[in-house]
Amino acid sequence: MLSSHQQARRQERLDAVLAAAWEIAAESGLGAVTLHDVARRVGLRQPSLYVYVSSKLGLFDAMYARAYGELLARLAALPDSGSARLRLMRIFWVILDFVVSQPPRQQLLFQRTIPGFTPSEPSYALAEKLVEQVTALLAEVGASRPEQVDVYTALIAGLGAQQIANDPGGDRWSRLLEPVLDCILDHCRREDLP
Amino acid sequence: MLSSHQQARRQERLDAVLAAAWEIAAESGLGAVTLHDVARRVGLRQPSLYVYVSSKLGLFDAMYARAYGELLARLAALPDSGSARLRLMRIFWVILDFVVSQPPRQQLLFQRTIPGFTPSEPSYALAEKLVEQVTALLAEVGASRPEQVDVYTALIAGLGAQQIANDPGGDRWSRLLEPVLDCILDHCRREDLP
DNA sequence: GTCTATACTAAGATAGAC
DNA sequence: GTCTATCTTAGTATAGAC
Repeated sequence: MLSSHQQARRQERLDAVLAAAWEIAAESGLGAVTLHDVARRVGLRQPSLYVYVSSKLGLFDAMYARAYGELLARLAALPDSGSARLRLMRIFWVILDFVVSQPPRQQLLFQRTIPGFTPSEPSYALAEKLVEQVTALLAEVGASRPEQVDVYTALIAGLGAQQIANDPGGDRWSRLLEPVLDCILDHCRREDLP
Repeated sequence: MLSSHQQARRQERLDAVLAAAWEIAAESGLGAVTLHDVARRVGLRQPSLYVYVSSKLGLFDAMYARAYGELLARLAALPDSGSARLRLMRIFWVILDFVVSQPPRQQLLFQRTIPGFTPSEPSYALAEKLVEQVTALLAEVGASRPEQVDVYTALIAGLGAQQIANDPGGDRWSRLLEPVLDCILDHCRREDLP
């Protein structure tokens, strides 16, 4: 049985490991993350990492969970004021900024690009929490059908993907979020979808 | 100087190499493509591939060019009949189907997920040809501003990305193409964008 | 919990014979 | 143009001492 002090130290170390891993991903891409490199950055030797993660895929899973945790925290920190539409816009903006400012997040959280990686159940539960939040707000603005929800997730995914792939560092696509969202909210109603 | 016969044989071989590479990508993902595996499938030893490609990145570049060639050929084969809107819809449908039916195409042609890969100039020219075709048709239906073009490319990218990531093999997002496109074409005009 | 040492695997690339 | 042989590099993972 671990003392709470030991647990805290362990958690601290793990946090440092995940921070280092995300740092490498931000600098050189998700594929550039290696256990050797992560270990070096936290002042450990590569085999010592196996105390904190069970394998390379285990590391990715922990990175996944950590990133979702951070995103959910940012959403929770948003003001609760304003119309549902305004709150929805804020949420979408935070999500878009989250992935555009660090593209590997988009790769790990929203795409299927790491061979062999699937989030564990507890990690995936965080993803579902995000969907629930967005779905609830969309219902408030009158987009309650699943097909409507899918349109909005595709919109965010598409703006993010294009921004990252074709104008990294710029805002050519991200700045379209507000006007396009307004237009779709105003004009694409339930009866327009199959 | 090569005889045309020799050139033809060489081209045939190269085609087989690229077909094998795309086959591996379709089966196991773009990251699973290795020179050893490609060579094995075409009945060669790995070092012999260097006669046909200059390096691993050179292989990716050739795969990129070949895939764009195939996509452009499919578009060229589309009927020229019907309204501009109908022709636009056909083009978008072909592009969406092209990537959704083989996700690694999306990864190589439209995302930036291979570390170190950038298409060579002649290969990139093929990508520009595609953009030109789409842009021309969009102008015909009244979407002539660059910002409008960006909205449509984001729409296709987003539907494709979500379809691949969250409903592989299904049509939950791809079937939204027609209704959403109709809605945006009808309601999101030039004056709605920044 | 961290270390050293090492096994294991696998990839890209080059040299030189045929 | 294809081969065999080999270099070089690099990664994940495990064993066992401290």
